[in-house]
Amino acid sequence: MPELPEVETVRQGLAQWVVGRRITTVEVRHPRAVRRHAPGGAHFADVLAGRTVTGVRRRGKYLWLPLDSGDAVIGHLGMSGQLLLQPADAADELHLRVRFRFADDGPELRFVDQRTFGGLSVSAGGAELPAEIAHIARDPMDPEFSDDGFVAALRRRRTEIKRALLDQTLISGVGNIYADEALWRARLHGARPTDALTGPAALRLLGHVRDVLGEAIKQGGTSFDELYVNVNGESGYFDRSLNAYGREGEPCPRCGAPIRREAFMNRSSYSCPRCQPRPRGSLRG
DNA sequence: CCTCATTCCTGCGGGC
DNA sequence: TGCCCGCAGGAATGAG
Repeated sequence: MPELPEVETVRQGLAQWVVGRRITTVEVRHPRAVRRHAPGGAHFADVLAGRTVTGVRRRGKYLWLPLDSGDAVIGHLGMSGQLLLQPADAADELHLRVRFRFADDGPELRFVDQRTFGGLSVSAGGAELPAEIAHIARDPMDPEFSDDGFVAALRRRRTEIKRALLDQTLISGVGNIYADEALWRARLHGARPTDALTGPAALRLLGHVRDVLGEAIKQGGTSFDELYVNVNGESGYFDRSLNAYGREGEPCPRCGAPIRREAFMNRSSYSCPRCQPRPRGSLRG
């Protein structure tokens, strides 16, 4: 599933292949892909025709493409979204949702999304920072991210650590996979209450979050080729580096205890029962 | 304001 | 064989 490292890999690919190109036509193949664009799919296509892409930016799991008009195309990959560059004569993907053609007749940009949790929209005047995503916190790879501010906000929360890590208004870019990996590195169970974390412990956790995201970005950066913007979180270039996520029953790389899986928010959490003991008094999932 | 459950969606794999 | 169900899960939304 695309989290920050996967989205950053896509951002880098788009920066290489679409910046400076002028859009000629946009084809919306599925209305759900532009459901966040309130004026509708026809307006989405109209307002983009003739515009030139001037950059590719990212905050957390959101991407946006500033345009020469001062507007921006906002993109979110959801669970299964891909942004692909394909030759114009390449066959349509089964789940092709939106197609961008360019004036240079070079490769098309295609938004492909099986489960349609992702989507695109145009933010009026949003080139610098789209208002639609202003509520998303800076991500920990952002030079302006405040470590102390994060720690203070985290400790003010009355919730559990993993819930807080997944809250994109507190820290962005972290999803289920990297939350579990950071918690494993920090030897913390995700059900630990945030307000019981000491400042130093919270800072250490943040360091692990940043480390795991950074390592994954490095691996993602090595894996995509030419005209294909790699967004396939499932193919798993980082899979071999995961210590806990998806490894139920396998030995913890640190202590050998079998990794456990617990129900969490209609999904799963993976952790080491020995390195990451459940906090006292927490209910079993 | 804060926290949390619900909902959207489709392909895959396990069970019967 | 074929059907059903659970699972994968980011984030907007509304309830409390």
